Amino acid sequence: MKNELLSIGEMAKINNISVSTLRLYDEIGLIKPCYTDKESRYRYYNIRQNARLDMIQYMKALGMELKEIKEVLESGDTKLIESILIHRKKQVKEQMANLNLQLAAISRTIESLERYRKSPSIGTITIEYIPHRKIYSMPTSINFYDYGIEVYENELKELKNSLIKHNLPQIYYCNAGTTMKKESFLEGKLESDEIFVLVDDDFPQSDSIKRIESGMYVCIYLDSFDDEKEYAKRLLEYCRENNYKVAGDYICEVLTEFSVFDDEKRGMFLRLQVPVAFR
Amino acid sequence: MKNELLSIGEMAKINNISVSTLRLYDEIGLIKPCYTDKESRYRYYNIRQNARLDMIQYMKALGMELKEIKEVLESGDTKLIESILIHRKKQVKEQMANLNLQLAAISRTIESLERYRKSPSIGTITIEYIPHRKIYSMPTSINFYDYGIEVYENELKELKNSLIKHNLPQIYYCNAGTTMKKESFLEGKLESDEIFVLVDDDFPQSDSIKRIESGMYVCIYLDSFDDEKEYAKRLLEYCRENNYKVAGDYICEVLTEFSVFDDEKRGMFLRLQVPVAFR
DNA sequence: CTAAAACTCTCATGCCGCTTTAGAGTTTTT
DNA sequence: AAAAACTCTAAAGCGGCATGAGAGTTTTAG
Repeated sequence: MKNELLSIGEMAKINNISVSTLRLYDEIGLIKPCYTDKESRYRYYNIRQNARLDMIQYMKALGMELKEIKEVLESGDTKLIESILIHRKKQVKEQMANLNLQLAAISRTIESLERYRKSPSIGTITIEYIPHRKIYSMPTSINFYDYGIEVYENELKELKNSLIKHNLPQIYYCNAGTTMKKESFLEGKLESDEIFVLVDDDFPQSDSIKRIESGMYVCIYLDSFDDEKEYAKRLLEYCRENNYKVAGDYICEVLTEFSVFDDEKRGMFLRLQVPVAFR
Repeated sequence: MKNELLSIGEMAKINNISVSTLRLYDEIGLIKPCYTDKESRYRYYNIRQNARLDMIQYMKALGMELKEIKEVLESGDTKLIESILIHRKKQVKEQMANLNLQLAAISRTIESLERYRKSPSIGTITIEYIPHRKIYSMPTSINFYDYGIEVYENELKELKNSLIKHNLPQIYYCNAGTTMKKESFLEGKLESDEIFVLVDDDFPQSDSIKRIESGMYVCIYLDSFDDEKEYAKRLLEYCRENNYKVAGDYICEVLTEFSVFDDEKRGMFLRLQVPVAFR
């Protein structure tokens, strides 16, 4: 505290930094105390060293790595800082884009959970207006209804990997689904047509992107793929009984997958749906 | 590749994940292979386990920690996910705000470097229009011109710490400066009045925030605080010779500090300036 | 059926920018 | 002179993997 020298603690305090950080910086040679007692090995700093420490903290705040900072300070080359910063700028922009996606995904998920808690009980039939949706889809290569869940899993994987292959933003689907042609549905068959994931409205356009029109849908809720056949049948019966005219393809939509806690089973909350026309 | 079981490599491939990550997940109990050969210790997975792995990757993509994911999967509590996500949402928003600040700082710095490279040589006198600026300032507690650079360093530290104390976004100033009353300047004295850092236009308003009006300034460039006295004198003489009427307080502005590579000295690029009126 | 290729195992180490802890020594204050 | 406050070194820990060594196992090719 005397004359000119600052102990490591004092230096740390006035610079809002921790003592151990200062020691680390000494060790890696970022900033060395101007004097080190040879016997006690105590470090002593000079207040003029704040200039350098400021620079370090400033560059750190710009997201530079300690290694880079060291290089810059050693080389004294402003071109070097500039090239690092230009690169860093790109990085930051990417990070922001990712965070934006993440934020959207988090919000969707929270909503999805809310919906899950308030959703009707299994077997409930509703008639609801569903706004338009955008999907990223692929035709199913085989009718997975004829096989087990394994085939469905495979198709889903392929869909996901196609997203990755095409360098598209990953959706991290909690909202996947499958479609089936209206005709198959009306005949009481189960013939898968397409598998899809829901995407945001601003998802980049491509051949695999389709729009599902808004409209009134007759829906039935269930919680396992295993019951799809039975519930699809009930849905069809309901439409017939009430003379609803099926106006488009059948959709099996995963509303939420957050019941996946069981080790192996995709415990889901599903909504089977067909668009209906009231002439 | 036979019947049902997938080797770790196959599982990794279809899930776009690395083998070592799968091993890690096994170790920490996030997802265990459905069968482990007791002799060879080879891990084998079932494609149905994709459901769980999807959930894991999904939650990871939302920014959750592996520990949190594990808790969620073990508890099966959707409320838990929700509370984690709500917390995470706040985090992400903060991160984005920080990245925005960072991006702005990076851009400012790149500009500053550009300016540095194209700046006039030492001693050049210019008459330039300077747009309005916003500063966060504090009166200097003593006239640091009477003392050495140490006192200036101290004042600067206090200014910085006052930013931190008031929980204001840190500027990480590369643009600090000091002001002096017009009267002192005209008398040829050096009497510090305020010390400041430049802030963005959208910096939160407070008592310490002031606006420096735009206008024509007579400026002189230099690269060391040590020369301030001499160059300030030249500036004054120049104004007198040309009959420029000094219209406001004197400012000593640090344009860039990127010449700080020397261990101790604040090697700067400075611009002394006084606003002038052309009646 | 054998040899080679491809895969998998465990265990250890490294990354980044610190923080934390333990145990010993030094300075400052009372 | 004792007590309090500080500082030292050295090592380990964090998170989420990646990488590598050296040994063993499974699949493929001939």
